[in-house]
Amino acid sequence: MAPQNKEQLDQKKHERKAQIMRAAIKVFAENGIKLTKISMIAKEAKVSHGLVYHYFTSKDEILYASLDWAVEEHKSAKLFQELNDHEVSPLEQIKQFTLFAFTESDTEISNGVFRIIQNLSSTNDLPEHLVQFVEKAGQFYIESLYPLFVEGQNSGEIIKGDAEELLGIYLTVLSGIMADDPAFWKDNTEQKVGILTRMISER
Amino acid sequence: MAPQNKEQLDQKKHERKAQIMRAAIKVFAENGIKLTKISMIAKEAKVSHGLVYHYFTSKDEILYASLDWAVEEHKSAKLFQELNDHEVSPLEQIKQFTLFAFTESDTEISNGVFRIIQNLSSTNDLPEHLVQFVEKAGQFYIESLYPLFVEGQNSGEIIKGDAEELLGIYLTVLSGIMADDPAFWKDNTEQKVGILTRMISER
Amino acid sequence: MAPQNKEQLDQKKHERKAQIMRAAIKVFAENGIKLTKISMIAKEAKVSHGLVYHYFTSKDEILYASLDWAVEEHKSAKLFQELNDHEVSPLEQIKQFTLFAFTESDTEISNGVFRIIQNLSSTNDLPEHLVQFVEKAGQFYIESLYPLFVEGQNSGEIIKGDAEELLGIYLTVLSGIMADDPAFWKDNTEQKVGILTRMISER
Amino acid sequence: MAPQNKEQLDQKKHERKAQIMRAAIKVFAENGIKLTKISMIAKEAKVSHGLVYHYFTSKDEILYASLDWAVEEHKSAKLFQELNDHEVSPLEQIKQFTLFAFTESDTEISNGVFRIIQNLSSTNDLPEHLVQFVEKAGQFYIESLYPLFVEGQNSGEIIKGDAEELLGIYLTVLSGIMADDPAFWKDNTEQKVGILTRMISER
DNA sequence: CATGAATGAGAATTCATTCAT
DNA sequence: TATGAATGAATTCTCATTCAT
Repeated sequence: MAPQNKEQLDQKKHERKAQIMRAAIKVFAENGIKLTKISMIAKEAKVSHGLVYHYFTSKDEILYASLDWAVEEHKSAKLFQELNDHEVSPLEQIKQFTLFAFTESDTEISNGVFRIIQNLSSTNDLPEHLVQFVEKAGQFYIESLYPLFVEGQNSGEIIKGDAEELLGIYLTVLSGIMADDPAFWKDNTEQKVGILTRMISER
Repeated sequence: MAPQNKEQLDQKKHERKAQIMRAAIKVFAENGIKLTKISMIAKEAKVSHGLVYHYFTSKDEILYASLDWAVEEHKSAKLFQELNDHEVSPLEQIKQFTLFAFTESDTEISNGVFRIIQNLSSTNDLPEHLVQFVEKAGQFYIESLYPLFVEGQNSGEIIKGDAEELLGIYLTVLSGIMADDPAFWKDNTEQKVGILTRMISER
Repeated sequence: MAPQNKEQLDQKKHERKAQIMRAAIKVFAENGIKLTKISMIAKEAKVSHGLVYHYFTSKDEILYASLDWAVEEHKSAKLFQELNDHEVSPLEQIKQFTLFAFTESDTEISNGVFRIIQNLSSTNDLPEHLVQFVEKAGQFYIESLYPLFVEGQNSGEIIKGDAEELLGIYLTVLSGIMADDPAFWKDNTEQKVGILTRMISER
Repeated sequence: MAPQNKEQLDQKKHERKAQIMRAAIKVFAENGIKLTKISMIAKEAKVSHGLVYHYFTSKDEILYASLDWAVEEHKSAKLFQELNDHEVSPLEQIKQFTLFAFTESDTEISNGVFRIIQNLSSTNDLPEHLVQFVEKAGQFYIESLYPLFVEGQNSGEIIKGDAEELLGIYLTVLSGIMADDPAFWKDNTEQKVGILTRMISER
């Protein structure tokens, strides 16, 4: 009865959803959550707004599902495999993280997630399930970098102080830049990362 | 019938407008331009929304006029008088500017202007007259700080490099933080400013 | 400042709301709740749909407020003063109630309330506050008629049996007719009421 | 390629359509025409909504065809064979009709038709072809009962008066109950039928 | 000047209908 | 046949803007 085998259909369906979620992440990140219109997501994904509702039940669900997907999708990205390269100093690894996170090819996504999380964090009356999620997702970045900060402090590379607070400041700066001026990273990326890391580097 | 002379009336009218513009700056800065509703401005100014339209013809005009007013109003504010205190080093003056600009009491306005400008800059299809304006207003910050950067480089306090670019990075970081997380400045302000200025300070 | 005294304005506002609520009762009654579009209410009230939302916050609130208003408005109507005329037999009073409730001039309202209540009663997942309300409003009819049924049974005019159940059947029939075929009452009303009351009259 | 002969295929096709129409009647009757979604019919029939459109070209056609089918299918049903049992008095036959029509097992269909017809009758701007149809279908009930009313009047069992009008009132009451409160028939059915027929019974 | 009533364009969501597979 | 993907018209609700008082 089914014209194609189930696997193919599921595959297709999954791709379609991914296509929409990818668009959603991009548009949400660019415009903020409230200002993102379903029509913008649909246009970016090159589908009708009706189809968006075929796959998702509401704007909120799109947001939620897209974030979830994006985090899962990129959790295991090579980005963080690199981070465990013990040949490189912690500060250098932080620089690499910064470079990867905001300049790598597929980064529209991970960059977007970062910005959306930031946008959500500043929302007042976030529904409980999203609060949880935002914390979980934000935690991902923190957990990836926190050990590097501590390690760097121990080795004297990074300035003293509450590592968590320092990390917080660093992430706030990064996400702020992304939100305000994503094009910032276009040119002289390495130089800019160098300047940013001066904030936390000893000497 | 006229209970007051013309001057008094003009005075009153001017105050009324200022009252609305002050509210507008605050609300625009807090919520972003698109998310600011006329009703929010009216409420903040404690007037009816109808009255807002008595003084201004559109939301855009409110924005435009309020920015214009705020910039003029604060151009000569003591904030920048301090900046010319030649007893203090350029880097110190930059720290003070940063402190003032984002944390001082009356700063609701100048801070607001900064954030709104930032918000406008990231808007894609800005009408031409606003583009002009944004540039003009943004210029204000640049002109205030640029001499200090150059001076600091000459005295060896600030790292070498294209002063304009350096200033650009610094302002991007500041405005990014304000846009993303205004509460950032609430606690430990001086310490945070200290960390931010490490980006550009020679050691 | 206010061009008219507060009382006049309140009066006007109240009339406007009543105008919309009157229309709402009519349209809800005619089309059922789900099928009633805001635009239908607006059209019936001869106002824009926007204005409807100026006075009410949602379709549900319109329904709720309109029912509340209608019940209050008509509770004390002369309709029920007549009912206590002790010169007339209970069965006769029931006939009069039936006549009044569905055929009298202003009845578009009370008739409407009856039908809407009926419509609501058959809704499955009614929000709690409406359940309460429906019961309260429905109770109104029951309380008005129940004593007459009991009295009629005592005097031998009305057939024996559980008075409450009998009343339930009678009201179900009435509301069913109203829902299905309001025009039913147009002609030969007295004769039709006569036939209906035969259901319960002892002979 | 054809695994079955033409006859078998036709048979299958016919069953499929019947399956959908049966579901349609049920769902239309339960929810009213406008509130019935294609998806509800498809679900009830356990087919995809796409298949519904394979057999029918529009929601209206489903309605029309289903009614047509249901009437034909049940015209000769035993329900009405019983009606011609001359051992039983006309009034008793009317009672039986009422019982059958609303409580018999297979009656989901004939009951449904009755309710849908009723629903259609109360629709304002019914397309012409449906008007015709509704009249034709409604006629079916009238033709079945009218002779019994006349007979009952002749034998003195049923009150005098215009038989057609009397029948109209009786049918209005029945259909009203079904539309408003189908659960009415659940309990004490015979007793309730007894009360309803009191409307028309002499003595 | 001042208020808030009134309007209508635009955004989220639902659902009949069409179409590719 | 059969499925469900895809589309777009229609509906609820929001909010900038205009207007009568």
